[in-house]
Amino acid sequence: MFVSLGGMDEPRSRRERPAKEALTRRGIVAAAVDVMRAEGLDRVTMRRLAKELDTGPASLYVYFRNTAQLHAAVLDELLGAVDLAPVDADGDWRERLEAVLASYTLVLFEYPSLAQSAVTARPTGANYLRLVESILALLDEGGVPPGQASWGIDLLLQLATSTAAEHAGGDDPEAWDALAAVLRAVKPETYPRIAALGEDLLSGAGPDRSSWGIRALINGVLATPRPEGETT
Amino acid sequence: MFVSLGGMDEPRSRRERPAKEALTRRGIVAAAVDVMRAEGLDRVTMRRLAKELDTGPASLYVYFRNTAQLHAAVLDELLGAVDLAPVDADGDWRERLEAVLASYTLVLFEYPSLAQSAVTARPTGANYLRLVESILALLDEGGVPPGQASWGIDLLLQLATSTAAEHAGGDDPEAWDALAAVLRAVKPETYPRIAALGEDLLSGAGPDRSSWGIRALINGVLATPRPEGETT
DNA sequence: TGTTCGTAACGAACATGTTCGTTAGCCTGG
DNA sequence: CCAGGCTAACGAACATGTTCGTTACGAACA
Repeated sequence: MFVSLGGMDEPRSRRERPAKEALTRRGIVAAAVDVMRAEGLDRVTMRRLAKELDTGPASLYVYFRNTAQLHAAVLDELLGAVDLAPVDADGDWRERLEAVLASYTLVLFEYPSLAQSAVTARPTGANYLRLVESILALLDEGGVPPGQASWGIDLLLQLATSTAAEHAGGDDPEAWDALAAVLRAVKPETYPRIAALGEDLLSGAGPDRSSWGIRALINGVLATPRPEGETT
Repeated sequence: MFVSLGGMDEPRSRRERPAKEALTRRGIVAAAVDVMRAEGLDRVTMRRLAKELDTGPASLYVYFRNTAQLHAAVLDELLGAVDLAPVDADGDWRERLEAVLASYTLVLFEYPSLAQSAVTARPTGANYLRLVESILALLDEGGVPPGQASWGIDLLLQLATSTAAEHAGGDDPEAWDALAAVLRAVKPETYPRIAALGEDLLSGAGPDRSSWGIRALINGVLATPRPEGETT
């Protein structure tokens, strides 16, 4: 179930002899998820986890290179909650794809700080792979050419991830308010188009805006051929 | 030139009498850009800046709420380097839009850590607004309906930002290598589509992949009507 | 002029991520 | 069996972001 990180084998604990339970990546992630559920993601610190696992924070770096990598593993665990049922269901492939991506987005919206981290450090575990495989299946069913699907899958997940990550400052609503206030206060002589669009630029809170984005991107991926003679 | 942060006026320094120069947001950003250019973004710490400005790190919090806000201001300063000449040039509006977005992406690629920060804390200064205004002008010229442009502008900038942010772990190439290794090692029985696409999933380093993404999104924004009876 | 209020400046303290060096246990090879 | 090498475990130390409390200055008011 828990795949090894690419190229890196699971470190082998030596705490089997002492009275402490052996450390594992899986155990660390489980502790992180428990703490996160009980106290919130902000409380998932190396020190807090070390305390939970009866060790020192430095020990955790044997198993995870940094907090970003730990966050990626935690997120992969959480992706188990994404509803992939639409993949095998009947119906329009687009709607099912949208449903899967909406479910993914919903999971991420619960943990925007994880999403921000995931922009850089992607999950690499089974749940993530299962999600990728599922989306590829739907794109295939929809007749999306393989080359476009190869790059499109990245865009779709990236869009959802960054959409959720935008709310990472949700702890800090002033950041969003600042942009909103600036957009509202522009001088029409200097920024006529911003002024003309006005509130519409800020509209669409809730699922409407993000599902439109997903739809637009699906349409774009379907309609945009890959360049010929592209370099790799 | 330097607009006030929405709703927040520029704090007024009182260091005019003492032998130290008065602090300003603008001065702090300038110092940050100087340090970043000389020593790299990682060296732009509150302590480093305070030293440069002959003050204490805590003083900087009078002017910026946190490092994210400082990063946003720094990024806005850097956006002065985005080439907006295509906006007023002749030619196909799509190509010119792609050129502007490519230039924006290029700037961000130089500072991926700033891009990651920008996913959450957007710039709110004049350069950012100028960029938004420019892109809106091109979308308008291309006949993109206002409603679609309102939401599309966000997606376009978001895509470029997160694409650049993905390289924030560039300091840590192992993160990317890890995903690549995992994708290469999947069992075809478990993940047949990932296995089938293989290296193509990882291909497209350099501008090909990101410019295709931009093109796909432009096509999608153009082709996807906004929902009717949408909620706000 | 004196007083009051608001706040820029910033040190002290704290929380958190991370590195580096040391120790001890396990495995392998001779 | 013994010696050597590798590395899990983890404390000490350090870097960095941030908060909170104190001080001093300027503006406004009486």
